[in-house]
Amino acid sequence: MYAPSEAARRSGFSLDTLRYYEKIGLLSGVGRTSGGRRVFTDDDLGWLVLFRCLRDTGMPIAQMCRYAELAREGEHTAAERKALLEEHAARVEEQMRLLQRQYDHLREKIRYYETVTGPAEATALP
Amino acid sequence: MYAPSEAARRSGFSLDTLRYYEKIGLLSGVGRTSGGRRVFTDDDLGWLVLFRCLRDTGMPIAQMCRYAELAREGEHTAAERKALLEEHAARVEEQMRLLQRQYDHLREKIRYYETVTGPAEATALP
DNA sequence: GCTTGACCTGGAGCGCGCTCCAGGTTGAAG
DNA sequence: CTTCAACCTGGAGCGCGCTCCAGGTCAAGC
Repeated sequence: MYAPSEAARRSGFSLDTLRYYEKIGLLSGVGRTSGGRRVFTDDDLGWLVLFRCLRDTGMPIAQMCRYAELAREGEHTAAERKALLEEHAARVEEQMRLLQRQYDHLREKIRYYETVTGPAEATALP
Repeated sequence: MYAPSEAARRSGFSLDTLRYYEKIGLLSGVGRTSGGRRVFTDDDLGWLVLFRCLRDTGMPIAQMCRYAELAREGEHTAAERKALLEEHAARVEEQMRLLQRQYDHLREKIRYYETVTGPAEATALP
């Protein structure tokens, strides 16, 4: 059982983001105290950790909603959920390859500056 | 010398984006035909390739503008430009580490689905 | 009992990076 | 000479993912 601020701290999402996720139905069934305050369970935290993972890897919120919805529908959607994650993982792999490639370009550019940063340089560059 | 559509094709930016980059001063000194149409040189293309690299690695446009401005100021800013790229490269490294870590989580999640996707499954998951 | 800070809701607003549109011009091909 | 696709400009609009705000409620500590 975690207070909102604690849930925020542990998940790395802001309070506003937690409320937002609930509002759009991404996070559902979050409990309340008698006074109306949110109470996050370990289960909720598990979801938040997953969302953190998916967001950090660039999944759009709409797709996370789809996943969450499937999970709510029950176990018979497990295969579809798995497929969704696998497709995403493939996109992430592509993303990692691109990032690596462009990182290498960047490093080469920097290396180029190193050859040029003696006295008597000469270039207008990109 | 490239027509706008050719420059777009080669750089991977849309025509609108090329115009936008010029409008905000990121790309400057793009030539025109007598009739007012853009003409991109190999130099311009070089810039676009660099911008592609920086965008793909997540640099904000404001920072690319800063870089371009420095380059326009002349060779005496080379050290500062290099520093800018190095700081960016460091951020990219961090980004790659995070991406890798979350990708591993994702893979583990998928592997978990594999253990569960026999008959007689049992989980409400995240 | 009172204070104070964490929390609530509904809804507006924002920053980014484009993207689209209207209305007009250009220029190569037929 | 006509056509038509590619291009021009200025400016509005958009999709995303939050973030902020007003105005109020709750509850732990003194």
